[in-house]
Amino acid sequence: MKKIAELFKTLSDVNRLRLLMVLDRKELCVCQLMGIVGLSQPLVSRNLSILARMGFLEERKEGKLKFYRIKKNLTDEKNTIMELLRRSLSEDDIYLQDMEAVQDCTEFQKRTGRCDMDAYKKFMKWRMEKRSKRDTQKEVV
Amino acid sequence: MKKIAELFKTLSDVNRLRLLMVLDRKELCVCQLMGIVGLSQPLVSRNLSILARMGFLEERKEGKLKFYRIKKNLTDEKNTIMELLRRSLSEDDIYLQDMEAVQDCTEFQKRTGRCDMDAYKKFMKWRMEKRSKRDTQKEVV
DNA sequence: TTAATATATAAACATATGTTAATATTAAAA
DNA sequence: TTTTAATATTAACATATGTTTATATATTAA
Repeated sequence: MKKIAELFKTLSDVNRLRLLMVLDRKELCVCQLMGIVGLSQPLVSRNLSILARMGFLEERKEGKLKFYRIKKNLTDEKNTIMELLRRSLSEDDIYLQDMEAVQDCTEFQKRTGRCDMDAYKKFMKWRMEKRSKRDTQKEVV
Repeated sequence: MKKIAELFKTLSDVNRLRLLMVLDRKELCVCQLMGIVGLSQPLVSRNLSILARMGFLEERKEGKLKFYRIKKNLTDEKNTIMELLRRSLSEDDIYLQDMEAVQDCTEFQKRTGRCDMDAYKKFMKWRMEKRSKRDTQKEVV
């Protein structure tokens, strides 16, 4: 009983849910995740390790970078939850924003060929500009 | 996103999970629930209202007693979670103990014809004795 | 080996949460 | 109406949690 309660507790934080769903879309490293969800490095790191410890993620090291992704053989329980999340969030604002950011991140990396902290600071800045541009357009309309 | 996080938070407490699963078996009033899960009255009351506020329970008043049960038309989301819980807990120690207590409670009520605080204090005492008897038997075996 | 960089961990803090003890509310019985 | 009993709510407290800042670890490059 305690185990399931803890499973739910793991999923009771918006930042962790965001990371989980972003990784459900694509394997990513910490600095990419920082750029996508816009959270500090320690916060991303901490929440990733909580998700990993709970058995949702697996980790892979590649040089200095550490990649995370959804574990291949999730338990039935966790698979059910993932399906529930995909269904429930399919029209969620934050979720859709994050999915767009994953897309942008992939393109940004293809274009710049870089994957490091500095590149992702630039990526975040670029995204902010992109978003504010869209918002002012909306205001005009 | 925040909504689902809060849904999970609601389920991240063992006492709430116990109450939810007990009520999944049978509609019960607060004093019966106290006897079954062995928690204080304010604690039972509080957790019931949290579950009700989140949309898991519906309430019904009958004289001084207040009965709670699982809401009839749960959302798909919540139904999925209930099914998950039933599956995941089917062999859980605490869950099985609680289910036995529900059974005992029903019998106790049939036998005594009473449903009030005093009766349930006696019920709890009786259950404690029953359990300690069983435990000493196990030791002998 | 040293310097630089990506990630993890620790310390410190504020906030949130669960729990108990005390009190309020509500409905029935006297 | 007054009293009793069931449930709800509040206040107070301890613990847990999320967040930031600072620091440690580990890997690559110089």
